[in-house]
Amino acid sequence: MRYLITSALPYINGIKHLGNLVGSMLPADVYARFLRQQGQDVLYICGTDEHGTPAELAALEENLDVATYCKRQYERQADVYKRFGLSFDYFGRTSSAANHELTQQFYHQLDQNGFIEEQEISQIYSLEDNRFLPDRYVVGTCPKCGYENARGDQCENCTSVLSPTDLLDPRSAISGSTNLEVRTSKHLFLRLDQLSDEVRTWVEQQNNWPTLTKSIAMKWLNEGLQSRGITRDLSWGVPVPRAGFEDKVFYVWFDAPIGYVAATKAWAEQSEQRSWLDWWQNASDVHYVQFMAKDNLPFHTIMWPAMILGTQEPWKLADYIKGFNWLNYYGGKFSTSSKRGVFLDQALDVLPADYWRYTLMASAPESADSAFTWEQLQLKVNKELADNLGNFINRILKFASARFQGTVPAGGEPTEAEHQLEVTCRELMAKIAGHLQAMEFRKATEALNALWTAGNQYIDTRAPWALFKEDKDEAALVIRTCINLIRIYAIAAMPFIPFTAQTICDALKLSAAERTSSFEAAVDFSVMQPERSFDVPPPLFQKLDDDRIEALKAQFGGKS
RNA sequence: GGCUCAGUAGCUCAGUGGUAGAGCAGGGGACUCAUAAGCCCUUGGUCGCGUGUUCAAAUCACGCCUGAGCCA
Repeated sequence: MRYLITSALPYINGIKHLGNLVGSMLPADVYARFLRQQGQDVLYICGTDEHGTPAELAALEENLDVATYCKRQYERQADVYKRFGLSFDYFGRTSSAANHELTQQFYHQLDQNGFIEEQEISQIYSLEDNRFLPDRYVVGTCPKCGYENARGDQCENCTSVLSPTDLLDPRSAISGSTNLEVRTSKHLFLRLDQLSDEVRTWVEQQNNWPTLTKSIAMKWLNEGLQSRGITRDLSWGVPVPRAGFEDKVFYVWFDAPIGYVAATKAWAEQSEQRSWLDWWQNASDVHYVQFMAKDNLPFHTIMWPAMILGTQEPWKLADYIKGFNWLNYYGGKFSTSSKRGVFLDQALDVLPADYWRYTLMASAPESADSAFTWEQLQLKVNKELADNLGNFINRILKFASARFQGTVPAGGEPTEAEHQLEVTCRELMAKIAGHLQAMEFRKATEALNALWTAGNQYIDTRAPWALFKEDKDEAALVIRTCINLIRIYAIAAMPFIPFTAQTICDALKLSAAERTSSFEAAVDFSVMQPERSFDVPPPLFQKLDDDRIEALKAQFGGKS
């Protein structure tokens, strides 16, 4: 079995926030890292979603052409994800040549099978700008609340959903011109209504999907699918290969999911050993898992499957779709457009990636919306990372270094206590692996924390500081056991806190083979043999005191 | 207006028919190797409200209240 993993493509307009990370890329990364550790063949694909009106508007604001703007934002995003330890096998772009080509192929196939139709629609045309003004390109007065800067798709003041022709006193967002008129124009529509039965059949087969995923899919199906526009009057995007559509491009939601396939193609082109089609067509040995926040579920449970089914080609459909709820920030949502919450570059400026990775996974919004608070972060970092994990490693290595000359001590034979510890470790490692396999991330961190507690319970029962005075061999056995336990901790923690796990492995001077282990094989107390040397690293986690938390809250506007 | 989800200990949340759970906070204790960390014990809830189904309801049904979100 091979595993194909994708996380929803982050949109190009600026650095993403913690809410984007926790709902798609981070859990996908933890899952991918876990599976690789288990020896599975994994391909983790992601990339930026670059087309559409918001990208054009953002570029305009910065006085850049769209392509330059996107390239810059792509590089910034890729850099931040790398610093967060996201282990994409490939991070692509929907503006790539491969995606243009594949999108047009999908279109041709859908058209050939009769699932594309032309419709005339009315749109606002700007005589001064010499172009149609879709969605956000029109601003005007909201007919509901009177707000003067409402956008063509939505009023930001009263949140009403609008269409551009609803606006009073409409004007162009580009030039400010009010010299506008309504013109009719032809657009292409995808016949979702005709594909509905096929999609429904597929959705109904998915008995193991999370409730959230399935209920959103069924809701759309039950409300009835309608033809959906797949073209726009823009220049930034994939050109529409059809007579009379020379000035139009495909709408962003049409080409975005194809970006998963295109990125795989780009990945394969890096080496002759790789095949992209092998992952996407007739791939019955591939288990495909998608990660996303709930706003993306309709696209991935309905539209994208409809596109695939409509091609009548053997493209891979998702086997499992892991949906996440919202991570709230002090009572409201994180928001890119209103710059609310903590953005990823800022997050890394104030704390190391592992602090965020662990805290976010421990409070992932899996069953319901959940809240990010600085107090929660403080609790997780201080109690779980610093006290439970970090302090254990510190107390063992310091003790070993001070009493046993800085090498793994020899002597003693395992007793019932050591046997019990091993049994406990096996149980907990199996539990963590089980939760990760099932993508239950909060439960996985709880079990991980229980594993860390087991060491503290063991050392407290055995009290090597007391044994040292009576029976040095027995104390040596306990410390040797604990040093081996530290290796097990590192292996268990790798998917969650990869940077720290590596620091621990380095401190133990583990070989590449010794730090590469499945969860099952990791429970081995004979790796760190007597006489081996190790380093005593400084404390792995720095605690966050109340003053620091107050300062962070003040800096990021978290209200008390 | 329609729909969806949620309402369980001070806080954050598990728990989907069979005698109320975890972590943190609070209280007590023993220990001292360690970033006063860790370990043991412990206080605390008529599971939003009401009615119904059932031998049995936090769990199912209906209504209501509150909150959040989505849609028109």
